[in-house]
Amino acid sequence: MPDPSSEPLRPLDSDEEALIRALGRVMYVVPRTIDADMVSDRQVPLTEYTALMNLSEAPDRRMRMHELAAACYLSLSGMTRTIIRLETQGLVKRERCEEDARGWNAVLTDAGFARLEESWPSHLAAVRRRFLRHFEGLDLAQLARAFGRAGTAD
Amino acid sequence: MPDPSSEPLRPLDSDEEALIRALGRVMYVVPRTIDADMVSDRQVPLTEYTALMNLSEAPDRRMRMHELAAACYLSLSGMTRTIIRLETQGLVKRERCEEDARGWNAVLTDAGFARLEESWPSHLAAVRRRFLRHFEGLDLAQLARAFGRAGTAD
DNA sequence: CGTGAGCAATTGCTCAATCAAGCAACTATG
DNA sequence: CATAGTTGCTTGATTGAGCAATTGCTCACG
Repeated sequence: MPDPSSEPLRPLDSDEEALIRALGRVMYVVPRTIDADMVSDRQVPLTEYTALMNLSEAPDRRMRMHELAAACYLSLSGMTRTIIRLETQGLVKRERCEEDARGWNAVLTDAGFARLEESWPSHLAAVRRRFLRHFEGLDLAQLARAFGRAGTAD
Repeated sequence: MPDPSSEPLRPLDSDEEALIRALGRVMYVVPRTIDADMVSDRQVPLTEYTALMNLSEAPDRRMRMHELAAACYLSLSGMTRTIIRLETQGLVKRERCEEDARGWNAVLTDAGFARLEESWPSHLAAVRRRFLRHFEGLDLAQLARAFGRAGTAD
């Protein structure tokens, strides 16, 4: 490696600085306020909501544990516990996978689907109010692409 | 309230949808990759780094516990534990506050300052590589303003 | 057919973060 | 100047997350 990291030691200019500080804020504040809005509204914490939502969009409303974990940005073990929480509320059930008996499918129940339908307006409102509202007039597609690349090293 | 929430039930359009999904990704991936880069490099986790950094910028390199907690987006009790971790490494010490004996100041030690100087290049490189790099060509100041508003209800 | 390598999911443990309760010190009021 | 209430910080209990070890199953190869 003749040039290990281009010129990473150039200090941040003031815009970069401001963006980084604001990023810290966003990552702290946004999920908490959305979660708080939802919990106060309809009693589904964000992690569990995300799992229900992903299941509802999957064919046959079912997903393998590792798929669902990846979709929710959660470790497999974290997903096991989340599904257990949802299962005790009757919102999800687990079924052995037909074509590979090592695997399990998390399956959204009718009660789970109903709960999701109850809570999505609250989620949508929170997302608009706490986040999207503040990005009006910006190029959202461009921003989404940048967000999609962030965290990678390239 | 004649109009409780404008029109929050309009579903997300595809750009908004993409942005929200990408946001979830960013909030998961960015802090983890930055933290991992730093830890593998120089052994200062991001939470502790943030505390050291805020202290180093404060007058006299000292801050009251609640100030520091707010600056790091951490609860007061979370900050107490973080400072304890830093204190056992000799990077910070606690001193009673002169003008109010209930209060304590977290004070950056010379060792703490030295550790920060060792680790900031690694932090800077991680921030550029994992985040800023992907936002080249965008209006960073505008974005920082939007980030600054996000999470508020207005 | 076994048997061993390898994968899917769960379980045990640890850790960092929160909330709630507690203690100590300050302030305001009669 | 006593005492009621508030504030600043710490401590105890709980929670949710990850990693490492484990269990149960598949499948390739002899």
